Amino acid sequence: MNKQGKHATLGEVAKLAGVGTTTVSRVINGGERVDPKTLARVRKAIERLGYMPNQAARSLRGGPTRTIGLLIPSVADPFFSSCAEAAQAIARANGSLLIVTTTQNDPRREIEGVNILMRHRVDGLILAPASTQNQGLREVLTRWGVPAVTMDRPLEGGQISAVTADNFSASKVATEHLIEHGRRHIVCLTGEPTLYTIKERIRGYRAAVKAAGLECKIEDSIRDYESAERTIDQLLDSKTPPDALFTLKNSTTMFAFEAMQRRNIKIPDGVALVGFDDFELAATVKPSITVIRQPVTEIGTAAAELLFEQLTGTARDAERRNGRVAQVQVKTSLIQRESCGCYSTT
Amino acid sequence: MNKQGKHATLGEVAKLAGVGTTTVSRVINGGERVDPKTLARVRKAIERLGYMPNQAARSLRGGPTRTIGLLIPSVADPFFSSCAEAAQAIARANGSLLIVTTTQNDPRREIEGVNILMRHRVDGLILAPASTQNQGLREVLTRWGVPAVTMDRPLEGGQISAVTADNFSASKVATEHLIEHGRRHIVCLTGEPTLYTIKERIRGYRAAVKAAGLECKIEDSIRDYESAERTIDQLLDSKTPPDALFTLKNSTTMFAFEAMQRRNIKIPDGVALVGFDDFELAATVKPSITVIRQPVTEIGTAAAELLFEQLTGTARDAERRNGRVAQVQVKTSLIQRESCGCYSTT
DNA sequence: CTGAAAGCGCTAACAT
DNA sequence: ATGTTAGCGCTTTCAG
Repeated sequence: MNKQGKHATLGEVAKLAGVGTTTVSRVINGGERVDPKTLARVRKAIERLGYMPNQAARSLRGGPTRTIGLLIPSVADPFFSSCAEAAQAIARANGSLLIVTTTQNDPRREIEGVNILMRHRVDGLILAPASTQNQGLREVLTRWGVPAVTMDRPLEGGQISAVTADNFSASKVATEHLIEHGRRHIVCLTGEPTLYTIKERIRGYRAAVKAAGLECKIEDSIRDYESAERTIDQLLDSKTPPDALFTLKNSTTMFAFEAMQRRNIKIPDGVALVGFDDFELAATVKPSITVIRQPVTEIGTAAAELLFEQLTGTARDAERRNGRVAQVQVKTSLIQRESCGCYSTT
Repeated sequence: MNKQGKHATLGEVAKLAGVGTTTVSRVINGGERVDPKTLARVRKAIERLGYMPNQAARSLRGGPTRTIGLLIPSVADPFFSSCAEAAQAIARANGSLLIVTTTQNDPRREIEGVNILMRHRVDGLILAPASTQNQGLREVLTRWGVPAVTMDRPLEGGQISAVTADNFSASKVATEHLIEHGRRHIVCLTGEPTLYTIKERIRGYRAAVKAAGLECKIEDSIRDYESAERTIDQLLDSKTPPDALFTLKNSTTMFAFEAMQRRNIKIPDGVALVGFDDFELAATVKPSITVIRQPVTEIGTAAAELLFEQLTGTARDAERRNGRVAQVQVKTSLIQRESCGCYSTT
């Protein structure tokens, strides 16, 4: 055991063990082709010195940095933090560390993030682009030629693998479900309508509503509890008040739910509710909320695995895969609870 | 703009600009003492080549790696993910990247985590130790002599700054609040009683209950919804059924809440409820749940700031601070809602 | 089975 | 104001 502070080097270990640096290098890299006796001696020296290889030196030599970058809107968001947890696990299993950077869905910060990560020469990147069209992002990605996978949202044009949920069909199914319950005035409450996922979900809603010959009504004004109350009031005062709400993201679902609670609107008898994205208490609140659940862990896992396939794939593999980028779509499920009317007891 | 793949080097930039490497180095480090003309020329060359300094080379030279390690039980946990978000922001503001590693509260993984982070020569560490007594962790930390700050939970013995919440007094206040509401049989539902935070909270509960001459009852068997139902049933069937529950962590609060809902136990009229840790829907559920709120962001921010103070502090500063490690305690607040009886309308 | 030595990209003396 | 050079810790030919 070393004192404290300074790090022992390969050379010091070699000197202590009375061997050359090459031998020590061999030992820490598996110990092949080393005499058992020397091997033991070197191991002991490593132990005594508390030696730990310097990753910077290794990667300077040309080796991988054994780090991968994760570029997401926010770590505090439950969806992305769960993805991050999963990705972290896969990274660890592959002997790599995860560097996390947040973008706040700001395209400029995205590009800046990639650049910073590239100074550190991360081996690969997992990202959730704010926009599918971020030209600058595409450029910077191809300029560095770094293996990358997107998650939750694709990036158009670049040859980049993506893991997404089946937002469109899930939304369609959810809307159809409300229609089957006899709902005729289904209003769609979106979050930020600039995001790919939201757009897809709107498409799904549209498709279902149109197919049933009903009217589309999309409302994107909900930002918080207050605006939710205003919007709900407004909606209910209109000539054709909604008999169902379809919310496109977690927070919108909660805002709408609370606003309706405060207004003493009966769910589902007065207005039914289905939300995109499951959350902790969706099953606990009264009434429990019907939602579309995304396999969050699977998304993070799949993205990371896809990345490490690229990273460890041989040149041949890479060539074979060339141009045929993976587009994984994970399956969501409709979790039927009370708010859609399935278990109405009135 | 470079083609793709290979990274330009300082030397290449120097050649293209027709200057020496020193000059380029000066330019990328602020451009002091460089003739405006050459400066412009070098800048152009950097631009054309898409040059980005290689961090590995810099740190090999002895500079900082500009990375800090975050070692937490889980990223998926809302408490820690919020801390992580805050820490990430501070790191970025200080020009550093955040490497996130999870421990699952396993002491061995903790030590392993530190070691892995040290191969990468992180400049500092923010951690939430599983146990205050992890001797091995202390050893490894002092062996590497790496600046470190703990968060949420302290680490005894090591000279390590810590940011914690006032778990003890918050718990005491919450319990006293229930007592003021006339509750006499307050049962404390703990999470994992091995954690520092939980222990402190139990202490606070004990202190308040004893001071009022009441009886302590601590129950640590709640793991999920099922066990919550069993425990609640059991408690209510006992000779002296509780008239209040104090839950010591997020998930326990939710489990207990749901179990009571299912049993149709009136909250707060039958049994009052106060929980440690606020969460999204605590204000939305019926009845809304009274909780102790921790300033989560502040914890992450303070920990990261403390770390960067150590990192950037001059030697004198460090000396002056020596032995007088910072022990920041952030203030929680009791958020009074319905479940404690404050707004009872019966 | 083992060692000597070159060189990865960068910065900091030390010249000029 | 600018260039030359040594060397950070490691892996990897290339010889022995």
